[in-house]
This record gives sequence, structure tokens and C-alpha cells, in this order.
Amino acid sequence: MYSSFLQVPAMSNPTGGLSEDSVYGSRMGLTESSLAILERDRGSVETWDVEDTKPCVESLQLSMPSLYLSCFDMLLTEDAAWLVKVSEASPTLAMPMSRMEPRQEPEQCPVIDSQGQGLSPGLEGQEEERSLEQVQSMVVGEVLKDIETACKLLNITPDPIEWNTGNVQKWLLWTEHLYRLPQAGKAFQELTGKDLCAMSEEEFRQRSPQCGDTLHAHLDIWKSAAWMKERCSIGDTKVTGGEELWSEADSSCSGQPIHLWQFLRELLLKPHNYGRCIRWLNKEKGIFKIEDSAHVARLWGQRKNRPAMNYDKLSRSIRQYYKKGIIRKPDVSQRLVYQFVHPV
DNA sequence: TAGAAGGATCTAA
DNA sequence: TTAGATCCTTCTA
Repeated sequence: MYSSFLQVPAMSNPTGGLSEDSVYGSRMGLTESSLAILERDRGSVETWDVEDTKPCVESLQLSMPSLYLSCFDMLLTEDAAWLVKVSEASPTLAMPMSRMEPRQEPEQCPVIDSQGQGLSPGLEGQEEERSLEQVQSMVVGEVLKDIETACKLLNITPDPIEWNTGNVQKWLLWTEHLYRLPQAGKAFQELTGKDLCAMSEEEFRQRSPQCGDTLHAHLDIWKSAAWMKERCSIGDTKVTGGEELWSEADSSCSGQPIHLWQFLRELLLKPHNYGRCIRWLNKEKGIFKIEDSAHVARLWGQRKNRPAMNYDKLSRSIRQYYKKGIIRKPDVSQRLVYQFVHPV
């Protein structure tokens, strides 16, 4: 069932090579528990009690349902026939099926009604395949986007491997709260992300009999998403000539346009990569300095496919943020120094 | 001279 | 409509 989620042909392999897909399938293979999680959590998402949640994760909670709904939208396209059969056989199962109807977002519903177009069976199959690919791309984009949002809120990296013990505890707290799981943080104390990733589902269950399998499944989703981001970053590097390796999920992965302020923050969050061209002067206050204006402008131009980009144009765009209250000049104005109005 | 500031206009999504 | 891109003039360190 998850195979459709995992192959992602449109994004991973523009040339359509089979070998890449098979690699994807093997690496992206989520466990049965992960699959079950998606199905099980959907119910809790639908009965979400937003008022009951903590403010710090509120926006995240509103964001996460789209992940699961998207997954189910995608599953619908692949397993619709099977589900219809099941629903016909079982009125009990028919109800969840009706609840799984895709949201009314025509532009995000690429399942083309080929019936009325008199397509031959072969063309119809191709159309369905293309539609499925589009849906898969969107699902992946949603997953990456929602995880990225979570990362920003929790101030952790998307790749669990890189988490320290504090990051692990943050993630555990967040997951427990979001899915109303019993507290299991103590059972995973002193464990880094690397330790966590090395643990089997059974080991999760041993540490937390009540929700170990659920946590393991959620971690599995994160690991897969992190791997996909990595794949996407490599693709970007090829496109841009390999000058830089984007380690954050970017617009080309999620399908969303990136804003200049987001781009600048991405650079700032990777000092080991971009510290020579842009760096924090005061991270707490959101004050940063562009050390190499030409380089930053060139990177932005690469990102937006604007070869003629220069600092004059980039700085004009930054100044547009003054009115919007996103970026401003610090109280003590200095050349090439700006300040995020709402630092992370 | 490079950068800052901001007006005006165009473009792509 | 929005977010940038582009071009421009004026000012400042």
C-alpha cells in the first residue's frame, strides 16, 4: 500500500529510470506500523480539539492534518477500486471511505475524469499513471512541508540522525502531545537521534510498551522524509553546477515558492556552509550581516533561476520587507546588516 | 564608490 | 493579488 507513496517518480528521477525508483522503494519503505499510524491517527486528526492545545504547537497541529489527509487522498487514487469493493461488502467500512473523500481543492486534485473523454484503455492507463505521479509529488511535498514546519517550531533539524538528546526529547514531547500518546520521554532519556534511529520497533516497545510502536512509526516517517530531502538536495546541486549543497528542503522539493526571507534564514542556519557570505551578529535578536553581498545575491539568483540577480536587486527586495514587518534595519544601522523583526 | 532608501513599473504564479 | 525583479534617482558614509 505504501509503495505508491514511496516511489515518487516525478521528483526523484526526471529521466524515468527504473533503477532510481527501485532504490527509492527500498530506502523509502516504511514499516507496517507507519502505515497503520497514518490510518489510526486520521481519526484523532478529525476530532482535533484546537483549543485544548498549547499555543507553541498550534500552527503545527493545524498543519499536520494536511499531511495525513494528503496521504489518504493519494491512497484513494491507488486503492480506490479495492476500497470500493470493501465498502460494498461492509457497510461499516463504507463510512470511513466516505469520510476519506478528498478536500475540495480542484487544483490539487489531478485525478482526471477520463471516462467522458473517450480515451482508449492504454491512454487511460497513462493518464492515470500521470495523475498518480502528480498526486505522489504533492503528497511528498506536503510531508516535507509539514515536517519542515515542525522543525522550525521545535528548532530541530529534519534528519533524526542529527538530533542530540535534547532534540530527541523535544520531538518526543511534540509527538506525544500531538497524538495524545502517554508520556514516554523518560524511557528515551539520554538517547540521541542516532541511537533512536538504530533502534528496532521491538526495542521501542520494550522501552515504551504503550506507545513504542507508534513512536517508532512516526520516527520512520521522519527518517524517510529526511532521506527524501537529501535526495532532492543532491538533485538541486546537479542543477546549479554543484557549487553548494542545499541541506534544507527547498521550494523545488515542496513545490512551494520560497521567499527571500526564508532563503536568507536557510543560509544563516547553515553557518558551516554559508558563514563566509552571511552570518548572525545576534541570533537571539535576529540580527545578521551579509558578508559577501555578491555571493548571497548569486545564490539567490541560482535559487530563483535569475542569472542577472545582484545585490542591488536583492537589497531592494529586502527593503520591501520593511513595510511588511518581516525584516528591518537594526536600531544602530550598519552597512549590510539587517534584522528579522520576529527572530526564530 | 558601495550601499541605503524608496518610487515606479513589469512579470510570473 | 502578491512577491519579486528591474530600473531609476537621490542621499550618505
